[in-house]
Amino acid sequence: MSEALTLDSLTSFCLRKGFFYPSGRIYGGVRGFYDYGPLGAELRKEIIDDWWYFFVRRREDMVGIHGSIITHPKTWEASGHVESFYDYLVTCSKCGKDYRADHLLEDLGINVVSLSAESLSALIKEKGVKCPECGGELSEPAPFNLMFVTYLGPKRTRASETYLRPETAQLIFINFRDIYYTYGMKLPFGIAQIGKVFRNEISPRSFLFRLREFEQMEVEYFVNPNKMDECPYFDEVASLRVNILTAEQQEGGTNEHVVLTLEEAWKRGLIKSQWHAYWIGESIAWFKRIGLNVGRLRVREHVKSELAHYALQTFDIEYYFPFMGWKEIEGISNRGDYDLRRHQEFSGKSMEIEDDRSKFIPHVIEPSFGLERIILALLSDAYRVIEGRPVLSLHARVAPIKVAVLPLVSKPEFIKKARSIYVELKKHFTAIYSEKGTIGRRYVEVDEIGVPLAVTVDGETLENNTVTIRFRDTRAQARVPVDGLVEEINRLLKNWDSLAESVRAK
RNA sequence: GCGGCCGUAGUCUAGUUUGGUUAGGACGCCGGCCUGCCACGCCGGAGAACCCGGGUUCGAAUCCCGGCGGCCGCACCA
Repeated sequence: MSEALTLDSLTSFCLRKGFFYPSGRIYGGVRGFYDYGPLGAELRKEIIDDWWYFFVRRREDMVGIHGSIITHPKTWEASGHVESFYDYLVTCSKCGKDYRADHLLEDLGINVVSLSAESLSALIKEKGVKCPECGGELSEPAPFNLMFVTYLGPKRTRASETYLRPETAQLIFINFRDIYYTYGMKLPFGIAQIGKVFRNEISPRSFLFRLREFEQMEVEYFVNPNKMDECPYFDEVASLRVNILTAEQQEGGTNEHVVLTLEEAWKRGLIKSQWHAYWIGESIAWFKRIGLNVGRLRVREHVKSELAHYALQTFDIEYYFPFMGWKEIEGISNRGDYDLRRHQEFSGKSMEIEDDRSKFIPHVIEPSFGLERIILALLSDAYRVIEGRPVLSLHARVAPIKVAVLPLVSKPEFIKKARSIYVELKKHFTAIYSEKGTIGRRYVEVDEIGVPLAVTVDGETLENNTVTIRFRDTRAQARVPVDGLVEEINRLLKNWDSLAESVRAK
């Protein structure tokens, strides 16, 4: 399974071990939805807690919010989602293929002025547009919108329509003024949020990769537009070497990234602002913290055609999945002042603030992480076969279960001692206890769900009150007293990165 | 959404081409033995009417239709 980790085998592993279940599985499942199982729920919590610590709590320039999922409908008009999320589809009556009406017209060099069903229909008729595949007649344009619609109140009328949020970002923008005026933040500063978003994808696919309901972890970082190159923390990331693939390279037909430090990438103008480069660096630093193999990450710039309506420049952090190649796990956009400006227009409330004796609408750098995609990357990275045994080699920081307690043999006195240790450890760590089958088998079972440490109660324990601590990846063992075991485990988990390779990881 | 392939116990799977005895196995699970430091030792047991619905037939897991779900390709991914 490790040599050729496939999406299928990973999906089935997650189901078998209780990381994820297809939502509504007993009824046949619903496309695009997965439920977190016991291990998945713990893994998720470790990741979001660490993200929140790293991007919010430890920083002096960041605060968090937690916005509502169903949001004032105006929000999505202002953000451009009502318009941009609305596309028109035409279907060939002969071969049944679907096309986006506007793309079809643009491909034929026809200028699309407005996106209404009537105007698109008229253009198609006027220019005699046919199916590019088979030349068949095209249907009338039918609208589809990627936002989930729901209704406020009991009546299902056009006026009561609203949407489940398709991104968390807008909740930050619509709260920006209140946060600025009530919480006393000074530029530059950021607002972070973790939460569910909903997109009615036409074709959800690839397990956790494209879901209809998923979780974002986002920062909107506000900067004086005259100070986009004045990041006081830049030194922390300047020398970080990254794999970078620019729009220019891609437009020149290359798909080979180059290795540059962030400072070089910024100074050469590949990354247009220093703040943008800084947030790319912080993102990669966090991925490293949670144990992702950063050698498998690259920073790819969006080419013009894929740039979103709001973006000045966007870089995706892509992870190289063994079964599907380079895929986005985080997007870092320079959104300029687009969002605040639009909300100013639509609300009539000024979004300008004062800094350095000038008034302006701040510009925004947005690191936007897809939680489930990160989990998929972490699991793909961690699942390996070490000397013939399956091991989920997750970093101790995110491992869903931190410690297993195992009696060497299932004699009553061993069990009694092991259980009392387990009950104590469970107050401090996610822990698991098992007495079934041979000790070797139990080690393999806990290795496979990524438990970094195993405490074994053996004959010596009963004599001198010591246990062994075994390391998952190397099977190295150390004998430690039961008194102070909690402190010792804490020390090992906290210092995971600095422990000797020979005990910690292969 | 379109096209191709697919859907059998908790999991993986045999059987589907050539409809027909109690749908077979492995792992897991439960009980017992073994008291073993790195899965894969022994005995016993429970568990599927074959994704859902309809049809053809004396008879369907097996053929046909629709739905749901999965994979791949196309389109889509703001």
